[in-house]
Amino acid sequence: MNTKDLAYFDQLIKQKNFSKVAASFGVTQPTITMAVKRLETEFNTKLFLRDRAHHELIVTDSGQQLAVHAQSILGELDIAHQELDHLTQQRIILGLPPIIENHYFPRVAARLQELGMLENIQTLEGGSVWLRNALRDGQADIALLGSAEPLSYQTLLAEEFDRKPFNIFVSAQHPLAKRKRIYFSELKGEKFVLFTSSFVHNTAFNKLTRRNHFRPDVVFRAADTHVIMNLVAENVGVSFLTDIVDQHRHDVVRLELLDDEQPAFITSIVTRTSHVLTGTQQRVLKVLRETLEE
Amino acid sequence: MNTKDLAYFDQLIKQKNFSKVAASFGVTQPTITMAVKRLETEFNTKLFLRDRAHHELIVTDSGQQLAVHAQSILGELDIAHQELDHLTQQRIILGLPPIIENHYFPRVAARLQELGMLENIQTLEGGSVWLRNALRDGQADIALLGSAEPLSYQTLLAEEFDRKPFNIFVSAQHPLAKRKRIYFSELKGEKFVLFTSSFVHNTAFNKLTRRNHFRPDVVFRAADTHVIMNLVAENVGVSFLTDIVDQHRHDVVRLELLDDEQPAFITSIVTRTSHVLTGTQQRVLKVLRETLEE
DNA sequence: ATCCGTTATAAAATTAATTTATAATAGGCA
DNA sequence: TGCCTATTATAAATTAATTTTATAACGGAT
Repeated sequence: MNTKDLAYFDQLIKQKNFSKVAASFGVTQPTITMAVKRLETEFNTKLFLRDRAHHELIVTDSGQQLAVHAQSILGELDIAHQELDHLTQQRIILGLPPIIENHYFPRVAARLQELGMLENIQTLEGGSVWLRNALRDGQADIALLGSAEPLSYQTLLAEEFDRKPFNIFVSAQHPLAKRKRIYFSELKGEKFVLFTSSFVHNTAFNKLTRRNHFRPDVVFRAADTHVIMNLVAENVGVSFLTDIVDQHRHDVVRLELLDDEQPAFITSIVTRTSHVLTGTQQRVLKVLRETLEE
Repeated sequence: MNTKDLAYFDQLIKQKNFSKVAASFGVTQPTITMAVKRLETEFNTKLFLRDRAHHELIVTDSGQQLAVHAQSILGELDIAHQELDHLTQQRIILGLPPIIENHYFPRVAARLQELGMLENIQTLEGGSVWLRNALRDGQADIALLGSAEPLSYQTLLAEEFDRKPFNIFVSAQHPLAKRKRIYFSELKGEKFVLFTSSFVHNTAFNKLTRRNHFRPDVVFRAADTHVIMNLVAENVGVSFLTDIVDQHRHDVVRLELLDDEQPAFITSIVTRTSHVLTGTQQRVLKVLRETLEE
């Protein structure tokens, strides 16, 4: 069976129009008719009901079912292409969310350079959620991901390498600045300056506000830690971050949280379960583990 | 790309010999050479190193990686064939382990018959572990599985419908027969008659012996409940079963366990996540749920 | 009644896969 | 060394599969 037929079929399920599918693949319309016929013969079933009366194309139960498998097969094929591309180019695509890239990656990069392996690494940046999908879909080979819960996905293998509590950052002039530790509930009524993008921080933060029954007054969201820190220093609001960011400022004070069962910023090395590690990749992983898990 | 090429490739990975693979598919040897060439072109990589010197075929890293995907694609295709077969024959293959079939299925069957849906059901019998794989591989569509822990698998969807504690069955003449409840540790030194096949019972039993630090003296194992019960009645040994079996005997006494955190015989309705439920299948599932979860 | 947008069909053309026949390579062994 | 064997590769011929071209069929809309 030709996978091209599955691709035609997959599009037909989506577009529900033979001629348009043909056009989108740059082939003629009878090609699609024939492809569907071949699949119907191969699987010994009707895949579509051609209801010309109400000019719509009805997908049969079999069609629905095959569509799921077609997608899965085409996806797998796509991953195979990407993986083999990376392999032959001796290139490992390493997914890194910005915060992790800033805090953890410099160490790793230094070590990889010592060993002459840095040239084989190409980083791919994006939020943790986006990278998780990129990894699943074969765009990345390894990723360092942050999460509020231990990662566990069908097709991914996660190995936790660090776990940091979240802290509260306040301006040195802020009344709470004299404290060392506080309960999250004491922040009721505060103004907050938070991350805009990071899924993980928001998940953890929302969990805490919900648990403490208050709606936070978020006055600003920024994608960059320094922007947030500057705003905190100016006492525009307080922030909620891990201490992997920027501890060397005298105008900002870090407060630990005293709450039980605090969420943590968990960092993991993640790979696809279907990915076969080459020698080089195993060596890179070893370096990642040794550098990160100390 | 033709999936036939992947099938040739998959076998070549396993057999490492072009001529033999050709023979096993009933084609000539150059066909395999050409198929590999097509894949190498398609993925722009070398898949094998033909080391004629030590006459062995070396699989490259790319080859290893593609092999994983090839298997996955061929497996998916196989599942698709089976599922569509069942669909067009309006047939639902229901996997049932013997104990569940005996205890739970009669009720279900009666209800399905009332609704005229029994004829669409075909049962597939086997142990829980075997059935789990059969379900994953598309041989069955729905299964009722027993387990000692809640089921959780990558590609399967489990829905618990019952949970029964395990009991101890002793002969009416046995010293413990006067008791109603005992601790598992009191069985140290007893002879046991157990199930031979059932993974679930053994898992639970082993957990308890390990926790209570003794090596059980298993004098006999049988695949059939009645055989076990007869042996227990004759005081050949005591047994470890759920009370879904055979309570109407006067020569055998059932004892409850007093231990904390006892393992349970958990029964679940299990389906493949990739399976699209047709109307009929949804109706059958509804009957299963209604009949079983009461 | 004719036109439009659809999908199907059949023959021809094109492209792809397989076979046949044979070459090439290297080890084993007399 | 030279011949035999077990391999895999190559090239031309054959066969099979896919796609195009051209046209039909269908049913709704104008």
